[in-house]
Amino acid sequence: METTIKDVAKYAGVGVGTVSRVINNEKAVGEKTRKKVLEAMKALNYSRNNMAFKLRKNETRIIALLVPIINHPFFAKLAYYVEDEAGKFGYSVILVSSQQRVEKETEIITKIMHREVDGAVFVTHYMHEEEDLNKCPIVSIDRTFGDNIPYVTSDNYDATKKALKYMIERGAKRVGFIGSKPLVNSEVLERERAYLDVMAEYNMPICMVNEVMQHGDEKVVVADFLEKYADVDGVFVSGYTLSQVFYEAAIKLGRKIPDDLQIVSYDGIFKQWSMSNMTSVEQPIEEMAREVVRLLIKKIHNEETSQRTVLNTQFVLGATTK
Amino acid sequence: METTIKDVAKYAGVGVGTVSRVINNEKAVGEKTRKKVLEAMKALNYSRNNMAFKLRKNETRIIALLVPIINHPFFAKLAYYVEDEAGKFGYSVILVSSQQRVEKETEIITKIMHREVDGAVFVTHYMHEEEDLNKCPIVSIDRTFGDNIPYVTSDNYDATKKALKYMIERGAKRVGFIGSKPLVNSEVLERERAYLDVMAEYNMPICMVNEVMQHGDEKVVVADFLEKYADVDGVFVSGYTLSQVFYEAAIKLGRKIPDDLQIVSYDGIFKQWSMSNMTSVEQPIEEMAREVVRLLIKKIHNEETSQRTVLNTQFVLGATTK
DNA sequence: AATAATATTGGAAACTTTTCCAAATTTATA
DNA sequence: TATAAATTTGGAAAAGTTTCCAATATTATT
Repeated sequence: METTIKDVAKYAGVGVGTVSRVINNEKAVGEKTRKKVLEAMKALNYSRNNMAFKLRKNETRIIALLVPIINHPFFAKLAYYVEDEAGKFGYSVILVSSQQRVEKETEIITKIMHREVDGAVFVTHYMHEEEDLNKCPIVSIDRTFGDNIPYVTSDNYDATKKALKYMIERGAKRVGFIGSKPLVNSEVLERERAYLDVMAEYNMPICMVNEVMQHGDEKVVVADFLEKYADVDGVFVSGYTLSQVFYEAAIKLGRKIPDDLQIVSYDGIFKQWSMSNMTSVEQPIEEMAREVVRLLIKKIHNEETSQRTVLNTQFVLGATTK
Repeated sequence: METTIKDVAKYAGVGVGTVSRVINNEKAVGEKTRKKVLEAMKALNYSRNNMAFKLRKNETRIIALLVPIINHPFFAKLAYYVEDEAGKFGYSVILVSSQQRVEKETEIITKIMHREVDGAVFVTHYMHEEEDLNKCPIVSIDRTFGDNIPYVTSDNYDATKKALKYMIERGAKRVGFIGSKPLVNSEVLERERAYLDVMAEYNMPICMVNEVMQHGDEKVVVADFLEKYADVDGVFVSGYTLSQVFYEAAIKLGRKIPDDLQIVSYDGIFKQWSMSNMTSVEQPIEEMAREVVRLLIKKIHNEETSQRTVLNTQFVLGATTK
């Protein structure tokens, strides 16, 4: 049906090996033959069947990207740069939104085992058994696995500490923490640890809501927090969605920001997408994305990689702190 | 290296054909043999090499999704549902952000020709030559091609008309239009047409900025508009980013919204991304995504499809109109 | 001009699967 | 029990590449 390398070979009057060499332009082919072959290719409108190519080479040059949900500023931005960086190395990216369903993770592992993709980036996930994971080229963001899965993260602990102290130095007397607890071992937990440490250091009471939650629960959680700790005058909010919901709710309750209540969020700012002007810890999403792709490609080629990469955040001042 | 169907056959003491039949569980295989084979598969930890499978079947079960940029509420939401719907049919989705580079489009066409993907969804694009397009299973959103590319769109003309009249009925005397002109034949142009028609109908002056622009130009374009047409008391803003930027700029200029200036946007509302509460025409993104995937899969299987599918928008009242 | 060294070429084998045909086995029928 | 019919099975062929080895052609060296 479609023209194959054989057709080209016949048309050009050469062997298939020669045609292959021309396609992959290897040097060892005479000038006149090369020309003949190129002409034949053009004449027959040949294009290589990459399924056969991949089978022969045993590589797909595709990686999978697993995010909880693509329709979210953080993950969309991450996906953008993952795709861009992967492209630089000749890899395509298959997108998978896990929607908190663990099957999606096993699905990807199966895809790797079945040679449908060469490897995967797991941004967050819920799987507990890890036997299969170790056999596959997988890298991660924020999640801390066993020893075999390299990951990239940001300086959660330091950044949170700095954020909290910033509010305290500007007069906050009762400082709260609101977040969504990860289901698995994640560097995001460092934010909670930092909070507890700072409260201890300043001898302040713990005002924290940090439970495992579903996407969509934000309003309830925030209302809960604001009722329970109505008297806080400084809050650290972990994550974009929570920060947006929290801000809105606080305003609605008549809290004056920042005079009456200061807010610092982690990931609270995405200039391009919202008009919010929140003081925020900003993660180096682009660098995290590019680095995680580079790690994965190294892993695919069985090269050595560092196990943990920590990148610096930026503390961005906005209108929600004094 | 890896265990193949041959190894399994040898281990189970049967022929490769039989193993294949078991894997794809066809009925014509005896109960005892089936059991033997399944045991062998488990014992050898066999998993099928899907590259070989795809080569043999001549289908990849992958589709490409080309968006201008994934890091944008509209396209991210679309991608989310495209992935979900494709998954229902057993297809994976390769994500490509074109970033307004025409090469990305030809790249995808090449991928189709090279049998790396079975087809593609083009959300918007810039390509002018269409010869190759017609040979490939491609569907589109909003873009109107020749006769061979089915597409899905929303009722741009009606929705815009309705939005404009809504403001006029509530007292707007001087109504403007601000948008980003598509580079190619797109249903988005219907918004401009609706504006011109309504202005003619009400005998109002044209206050319009609607030029081809780059991502990032929004601030300049908005400033331009607000200077040129400082006296408008109603504006239709086309697209999410523009609407956010416009709102912010108008507030900064001290315009009172909606008393002094009403705003209706097309696509101005994405709850998950921003807290803005704008009166807006909301596109049925989920349905558009699902429909476009269904169209593509039909095209891949050479089934008949309708050329143009128009879905209804919703007019959502917010705080930016009286 | 003869030989050695190098460059180019052809084509079989391999990659792993599905599919098809013929052969072998089982079951049903008389 | 013999035959017909139906079911199950084995294995070669095909899908379209790349790669390797041996063979041929070219160029350099004496």
